[in-house]
Amino acid sequence: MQYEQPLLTIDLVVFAFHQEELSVLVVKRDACPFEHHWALPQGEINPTIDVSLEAAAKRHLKQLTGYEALYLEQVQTLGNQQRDPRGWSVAIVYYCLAASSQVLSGKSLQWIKINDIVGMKLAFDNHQVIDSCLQRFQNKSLYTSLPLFLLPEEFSLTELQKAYESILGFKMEKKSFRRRLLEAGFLEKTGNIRRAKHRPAQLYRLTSLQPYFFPRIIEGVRDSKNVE
Amino acid sequence: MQYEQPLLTIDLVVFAFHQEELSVLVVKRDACPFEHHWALPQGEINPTIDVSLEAAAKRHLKQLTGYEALYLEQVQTLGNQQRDPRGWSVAIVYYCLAASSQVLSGKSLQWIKINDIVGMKLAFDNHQVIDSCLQRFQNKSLYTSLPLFLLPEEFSLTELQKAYESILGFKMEKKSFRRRLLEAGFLEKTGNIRRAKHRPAQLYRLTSLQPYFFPRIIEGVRDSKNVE
DNA sequence: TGACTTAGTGGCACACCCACACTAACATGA
DNA sequence: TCATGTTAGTGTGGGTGTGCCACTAAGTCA
Repeated sequence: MQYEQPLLTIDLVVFAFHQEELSVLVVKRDACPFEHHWALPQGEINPTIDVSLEAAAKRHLKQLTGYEALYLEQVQTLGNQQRDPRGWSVAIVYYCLAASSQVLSGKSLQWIKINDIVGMKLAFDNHQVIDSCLQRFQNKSLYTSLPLFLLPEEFSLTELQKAYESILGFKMEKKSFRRRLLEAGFLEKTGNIRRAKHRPAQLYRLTSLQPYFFPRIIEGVRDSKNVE
Repeated sequence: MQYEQPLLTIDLVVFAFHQEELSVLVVKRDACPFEHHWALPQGEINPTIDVSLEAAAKRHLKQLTGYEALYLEQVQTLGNQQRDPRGWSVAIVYYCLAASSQVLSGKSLQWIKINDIVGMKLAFDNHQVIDSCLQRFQNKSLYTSLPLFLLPEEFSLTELQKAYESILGFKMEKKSFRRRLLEAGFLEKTGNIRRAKHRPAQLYRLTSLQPYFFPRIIEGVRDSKNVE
């Protein structure tokens, strides 16, 4: 009992900071359904080249965008009859984190800020795909060091906090944040200093390529005089 | 550019308590690769019947085992050239939780205790599939009420603790466990009592079908005089 | 009636978080 | 040179949920 098999693709959601806000990479499609529309990077499995799903994901990421994935995680697999006009289709969805040093746009490459995605017209069920990746990433950011993969090699604690806040969408309490991060033990001072029109900030770097898991979840400030 | 598409299947890992230990359901295969071997319930997508992946998963679960899934969760999608002797193949993996009232074995249906699985010969990469589901389930059991879906409608707190311990593989401290579960607010006394050769135990039932998320993770007892 | 066994509780310690007020160090401009 | 503004960074008290352990409670059974 063999049925006609559904279409099978790999979809990629690439996160990075663009103009200090969490953004997603989209490319201009050059193939048939939704041709010339903006869409997530996507590709099929080539059984003669790819040895695994993850390898296929990395290959498409490289070919379509030129990026290397610092962190790549499979999120979910979507499948139904409506998501592709051609009929039953299945998409295996990955998200990955790109260091901000790599980030640049182009004629067929564009970074969309998370808050601007809602109003954007995208191919297929790309909105849903982005949403599920964002949720997973936000959730993990509550108790892991994943956001660090989006920062340059050197950064101050305030920059780090702003990264977390941009990802999660809420403000955090300074002292709690700093204690949490510093006591985790995966940061070290580089000795360098970031100067501005006020007290300079110590710069830090990551000492481990493995994401760190905190014992508890971080919460936002409740009261918040700074909310406007 | 259309390649030959990989084989696409849905694999199911069904958890339940069998003889008071966490177990997994296997069925006897009647199709070609690994015919007559024990294997996880599995099936293809029928584009004319199934409206979504989840629907297909539920259909195969029902057809192969007769069970209804109380809880169904997609875990991951595996794909490479080696896992199926016929060549490149992709398996979308779900696990589900069956109430112990449904549990029964048969000629082509068998429950295998988690600890017995290692020595068992299974088809494809079923060992790896079970392992990833077990890890996910164990992980979630550290901070959710998922294990409750494996219990009968009425249960004592001691039975509940034994369920958690069987799933997670370590002993817990009685008071901490009870405080945690009772203060979560999703349990209520049924008024009934379990009698034995000692002080009887209050019975409880679940008041919500939604899994509950605890604010922290539960740990095992360290010292443990009871360890042998 | 006392021994045994499991059910269930009282209460303190600890880890990790939030909150907030405080001090520190720089640039700038009068 | 010194006050002012701004951001970096800290000291410390309070809250919450868990670990831990000793204790009491309520049955059965001989």
